[in-house]
Amino acid sequence: MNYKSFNESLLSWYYEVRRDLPWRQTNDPYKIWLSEVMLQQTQVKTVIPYYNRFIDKYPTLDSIADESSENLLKEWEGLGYYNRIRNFHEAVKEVKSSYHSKVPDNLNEFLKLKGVGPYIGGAVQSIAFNHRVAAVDGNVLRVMTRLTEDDRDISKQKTITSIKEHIETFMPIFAGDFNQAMMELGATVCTPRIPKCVTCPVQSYCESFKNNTVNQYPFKKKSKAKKEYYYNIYLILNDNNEVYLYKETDDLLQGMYKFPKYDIDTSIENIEDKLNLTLSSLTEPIGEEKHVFTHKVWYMNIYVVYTKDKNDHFVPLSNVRDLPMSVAMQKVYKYIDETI
DNA sequence: CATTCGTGGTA
DNA sequence: TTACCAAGAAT
Repeated sequence: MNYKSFNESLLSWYYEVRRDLPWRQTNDPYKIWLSEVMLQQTQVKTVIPYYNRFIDKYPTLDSIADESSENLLKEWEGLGYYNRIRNFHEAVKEVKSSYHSKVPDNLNEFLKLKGVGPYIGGAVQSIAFNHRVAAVDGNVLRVMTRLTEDDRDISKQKTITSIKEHIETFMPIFAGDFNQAMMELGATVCTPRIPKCVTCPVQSYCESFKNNTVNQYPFKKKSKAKKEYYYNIYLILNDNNEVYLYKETDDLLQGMYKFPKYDIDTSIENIEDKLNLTLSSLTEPIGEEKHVFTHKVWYMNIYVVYTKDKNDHFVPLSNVRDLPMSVAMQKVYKYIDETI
């Protein structure tokens, strides 16, 4: 393959059609980095409002480094993969204290930071500093495996590393534009289903198009079935118009607030002991909710119970919205708005 | 290396 | 409804 003319075809297409995304309006490495953290496993359309809110509220690296982790988690609420913001917060604090608030423009230094892996490393170093490093995401894997009829399993790290090294043998000096062009091609033309090969700017270089095997790529081994979990969720109200909440520290959704959540075979007496509360007798659940995660499913029965007790776990109903809560718990909380 | 981490959208 | 996917990283 003539990579020189491939690069020219790809880049001239990109300069003509590229979308005007918010993070393309800046050269600030901090902002580009933040956008890449938000974009992992998350669609552009979902990220845009979060990115704009963050930049509005935290315009500089120092401003986000100085914010509390709980406020950041609240801003991240609904975006998912909450460890991303925890790691990013740690990383920017490290940049502030050890790098004079300047994002390292050295790949190996940058990769030492929390939450910075091969993709974000390549993306930020190429886009912000124009270093010649590949940024290999799901789009790029799809484009490359189709271009070269690569049968390897793209869920394996070895395959990703190999493709990254291959790209770095031919990518041009316009590294940031090249990486974004590859991703843009995957996102808008070389799409997972019904790719637009007819209008593809690099169709003439594509082995799978030539052999009519595009739909065989990329190959990925099938994911395991999701495990199912059955819980009772308790909305515990006292006579101060307060509801019981706790901050998760061990399980899924760390740092987020949850209503008491127990396996369905846990007795109400057992729960009273664990929470040190005296609860009203249990009636029928007021609702059921299903929440699907990447790798598990929660089935939740929602109960309302009352108590005369008060302690630090009780939050006024008017303040619950100020705390970070996952979408699963928001589904539960809506029963308070609707039925109480 | 395989598994674990959210959420919303689509066919 | 079910399965897969989206600018992946930590463990």
